[in-house]
Amino acid sequence: MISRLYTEIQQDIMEILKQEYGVEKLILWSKPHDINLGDVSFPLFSIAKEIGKSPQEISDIIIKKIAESKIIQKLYVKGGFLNIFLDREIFTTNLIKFILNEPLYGYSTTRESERIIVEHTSSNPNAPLHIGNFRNSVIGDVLARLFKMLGANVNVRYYVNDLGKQVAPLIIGYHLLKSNGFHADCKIDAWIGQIYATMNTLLEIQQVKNLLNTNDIAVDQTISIYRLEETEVAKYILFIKQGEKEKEIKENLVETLEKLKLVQDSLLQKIPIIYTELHKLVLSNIDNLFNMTNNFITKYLEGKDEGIKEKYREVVNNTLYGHIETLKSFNIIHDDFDWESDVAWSGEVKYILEELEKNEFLRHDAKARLLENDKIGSQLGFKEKYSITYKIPDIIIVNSEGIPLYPCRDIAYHLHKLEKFDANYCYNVIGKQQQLPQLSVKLALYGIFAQELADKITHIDYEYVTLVGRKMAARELEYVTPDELFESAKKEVTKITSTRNYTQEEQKEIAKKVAASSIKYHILKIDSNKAVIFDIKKAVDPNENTGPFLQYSYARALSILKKAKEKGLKPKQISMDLEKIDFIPEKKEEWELIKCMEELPSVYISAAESLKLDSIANFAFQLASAFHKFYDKCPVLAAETKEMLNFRLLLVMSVIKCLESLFEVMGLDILDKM
RNA sequence: GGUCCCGUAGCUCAGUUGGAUAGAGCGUUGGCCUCCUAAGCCAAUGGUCGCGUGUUCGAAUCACGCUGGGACCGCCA
Repeated sequence: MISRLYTEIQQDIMEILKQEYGVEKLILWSKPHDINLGDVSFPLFSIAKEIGKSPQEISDIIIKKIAESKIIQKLYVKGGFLNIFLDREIFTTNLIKFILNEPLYGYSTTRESERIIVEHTSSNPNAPLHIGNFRNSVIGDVLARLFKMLGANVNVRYYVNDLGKQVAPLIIGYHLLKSNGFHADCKIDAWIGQIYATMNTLLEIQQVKNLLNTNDIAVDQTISIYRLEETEVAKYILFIKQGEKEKEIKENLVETLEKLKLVQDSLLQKIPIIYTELHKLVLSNIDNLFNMTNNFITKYLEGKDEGIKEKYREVVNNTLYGHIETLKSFNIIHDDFDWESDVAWSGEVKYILEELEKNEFLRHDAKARLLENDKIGSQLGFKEKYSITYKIPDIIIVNSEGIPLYPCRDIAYHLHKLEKFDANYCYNVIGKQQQLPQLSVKLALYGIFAQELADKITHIDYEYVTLVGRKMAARELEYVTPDELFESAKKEVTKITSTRNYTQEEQKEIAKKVAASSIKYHILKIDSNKAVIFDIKKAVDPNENTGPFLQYSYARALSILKKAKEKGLKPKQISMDLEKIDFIPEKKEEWELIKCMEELPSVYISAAESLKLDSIANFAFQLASAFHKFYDKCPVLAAETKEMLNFRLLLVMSVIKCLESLFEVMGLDILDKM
């Protein structure tokens, strides 16, 4: 059971309208802009038009019929709105009784029978998590927590993309360093990120030099093929410009050269030791990095070379340990990890391709295969079902060498994932750039198997996080990690706590919890399809941040209860059959707080329906804000009467339960004091 | 060229299944600790809701067009 008093009134009204006029229409409740107008209101314009009667006439009927309800104290019509004043004492009694008797307020069985997979983070295993893909983790985590709050059986999975082409140079570089006695001198995934950026740059330099050669530009043999010197770059650019190639080719070459030179120089500055050492090691141990990389990719994809498998797994596992550690400090935990390579080796990919071929959904182009998205969509009613009116582009799933690509494995993975957990629903938190591949997965499953299978899948997309105007780029070591932010946030928090009477240990505890919640909340509160331009100063600024605002409201509430206990004050237990508490909340701050708390369960339900998680954060802010106002204007321990004291204590206890529930859903830490 | 997303106060953002005078926080200015934690509260300041047309009793919200930004559109994931 959940408490949704407004919704009950709404349904009563709709029922009356149905009985009186035979009209079934959704009448949404809203809050009047001015609290003096009422507590809830229902606009009657549209229904009036439909029935052909005035709002006044309609409301007269409603008023007559609904009058017996105990919760409503008064209702009247103004300007086409049916405004309702609630009976504060009864409303409050019901609400407090309900909140205090629930083990977890807001928990419901709305989605009880459902088994739900949430896949999130699934970051490429060649770098630490940065603030960009951390948005993914936050969204996924809160989504999973929300479904749990609504009673679902949730399974959180991480898809390990170890088959990415970019992983291979990392594997080579890592083992080169390791076998020459180098060890991580920082968090393991951060170190791996540095190796990856270096190796990728060396590889790209080699490739661009090869490209110069094929374009009849003599590459300086006296300089390392993995290095770009100032003078040689200038020379190449001059040659390119004088050459007879097409303009576009020329421009691309010049651009690539200039960009790579910049990346190389910036890496040399950021990580001079790793970069120079790796360069030396590659030069002396590998005769062709490009060939070696391709060899690694092919061998690993085949999955038969145990040596290479071991090498890959060791490195990728290390990156994952790093990711897990980062996530853990933000209370984010996965249940299962699925390796892309396992999917590739399983034979499911082959099966998928055969089925698609059989159903004639593949277009051939030499050895390459394209999934005919639009054909599936039109023929099987998919487009109609999901109201897609445009032509869906085809997507390449097997390349011209006959090698299945990522989307192909993703189709197989989904089949595997859904079966393994026997899921009713599967939510994939993946950046919006993957809209087409994600749609293709759905279409492919729709085309091959039962359509219900495809209907289970939902792509939760989100906009990217950019850093001072550019994207986070692992290849250039151009990112801010949550780990770094966490450290700076902790420092900022300590500035405040150090002025107070806390022990070292308490300060540390507070810093950790406040920092984590600041960062998580800062990301969560923004609508996921809005791009975030990350400003490190703002994320860490305790004044700008509203995560601690919530924690502080909790600490304040708890402090009142503690003080009450010290004074031997205890609120009367309220029993379930209690009709009325002996107090009518008259202060604006009390009443607003009460009404706000009532909305909490509805907030969860509609957040899960609309998949707008920021609405939870914004609600939490409203609630905390209402409590701070109450705190300021309504003394609890120094209340004027015994009844008032009792009532306000009950209110504080209720707020605590609301906040605990919200912290649980958002995965934020609770602090007793701060 | 096509598809999708975004454009609201100086800054960061809510509000969008059409509803009453468009809201917060930060910033700026001023006020509130003899009183439960001032990481708080109160007040003032600040907006052609990107632009235009249309639908409607009523548009930030819906439709169409335009504009600025981003993502995707055949061998990366």
